[in-house]
Amino acid sequence: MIDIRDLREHPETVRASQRARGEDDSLVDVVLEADAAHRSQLAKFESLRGQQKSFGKQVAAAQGEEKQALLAQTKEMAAKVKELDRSAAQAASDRDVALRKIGNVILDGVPVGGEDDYVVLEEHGTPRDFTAEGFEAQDHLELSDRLGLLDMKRGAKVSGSRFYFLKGAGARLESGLMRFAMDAAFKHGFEQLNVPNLVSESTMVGAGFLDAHADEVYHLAADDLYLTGTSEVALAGFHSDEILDLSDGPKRYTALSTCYRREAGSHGKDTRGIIRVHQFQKVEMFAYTRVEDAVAEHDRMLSIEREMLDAMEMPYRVIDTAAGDLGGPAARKFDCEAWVPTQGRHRELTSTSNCTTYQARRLNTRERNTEGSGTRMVATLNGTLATTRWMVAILENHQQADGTINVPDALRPYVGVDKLS
RNA sequence: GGAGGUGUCGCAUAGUGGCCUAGUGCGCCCGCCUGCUAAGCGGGUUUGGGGUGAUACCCCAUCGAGAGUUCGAAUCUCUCCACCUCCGCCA
Repeated sequence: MIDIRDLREHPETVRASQRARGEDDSLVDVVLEADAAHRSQLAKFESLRGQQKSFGKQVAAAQGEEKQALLAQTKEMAAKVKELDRSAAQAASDRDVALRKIGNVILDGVPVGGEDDYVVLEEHGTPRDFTAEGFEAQDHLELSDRLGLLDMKRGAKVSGSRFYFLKGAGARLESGLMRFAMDAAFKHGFEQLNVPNLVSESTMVGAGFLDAHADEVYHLAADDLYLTGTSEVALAGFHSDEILDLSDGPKRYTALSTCYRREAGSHGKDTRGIIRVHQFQKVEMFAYTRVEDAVAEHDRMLSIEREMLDAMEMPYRVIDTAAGDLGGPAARKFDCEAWVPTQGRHRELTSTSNCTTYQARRLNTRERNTEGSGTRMVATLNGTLATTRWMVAILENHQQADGTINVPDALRPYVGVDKLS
């Protein structure tokens, strides 16, 4: 959630951010009203509570009849204190409910608008001209079928639609890609964490995945645990309720995890192959930084993602996501999208978000103030290094006329072969 | 799944209804003393919120979390969570 003090001091900034996202800017006034109500309730409670405490001391010191008289008075006061406490707590919760509905304040430069209003920042490489090469490009599923890399039928038999088996070289390609990504993260100073894939409700809420993404999340009712759709959840929860020491620079973590997503809202969309599935592998970067270092860290993550995509030797572009397409916690988001020949368009392979202090505030992750006393919120950032979906782009972009696949140089040591055939 | 135990400031510990405004030791910070270091001496040291724009000052909350009993709860009751010990189960 955003900082109530920022909202009090700069309500117009928050309103403008809400409008850029295409969301309700009147929420700001709802919060301001609820905040004023809470503060006045709190003041009433605190002053009466103060009186009650000093009365309590007199009661303790008094004897006999005097004590009985005081007791009669304080009894009434106790009921009133309890009532004021309750209404102050209610006012605080009303305020927080409204406050949580407001998305992070977008950063300067974020394009205004919705899903299609992104700005293309860079384009790399040129799509192959398969007609000129003398053959028609096959899609990743056809290629996989021919080479025995993927088994959708048996996936459906065992688990249902959008589940699959990767087989042989296909399985090796996936795990090789993941190990390549883990090594890249390690080289860039990210500490590897092997994380829980099941988390408690409080962690899921804290990471911000039970608001907008609630329908996407698998819930295990018998144990009241949630399957994570990304290791970001566990990585964000890792330092919850902690005061970090960032004097030596950002804390950087990476994790490989299996990701589980219900894909509830996407029936009929991307049903072919492994573009959109219920379960996949992902290597994620996550960083905790000082607020003033967040933009630089975001650029750093993006550059690591570009290095990864460059190593895959495929055409891709980088986009600056428009405000309306940002998740609630993100203040800015860059996606790298690879060219998918048979679809004639770019598909998202990585996504990196700067959440500034929004996620940290929910998770209560702070640092000591660099000057003076007290604490302040840290910034959190996340970014993708590789996912199973990358295989779609790798297979299609590196296919040969004979139906074989050239493995990108960088992956060869990890996959163990130069060519899938 | 069953039985028992534990949870107090960064760490260790004291605290069984009002003298707790949570004490003490260690650590840490500031200062004094000292030719240097160590030792010694004095002071400070949870976090969040409100008054309030303010380092100062005042107030409220905070003893794993929540609810309750009471005029009054670290202390009593209930629920939950985490950890420890033992038993059972474990594709």
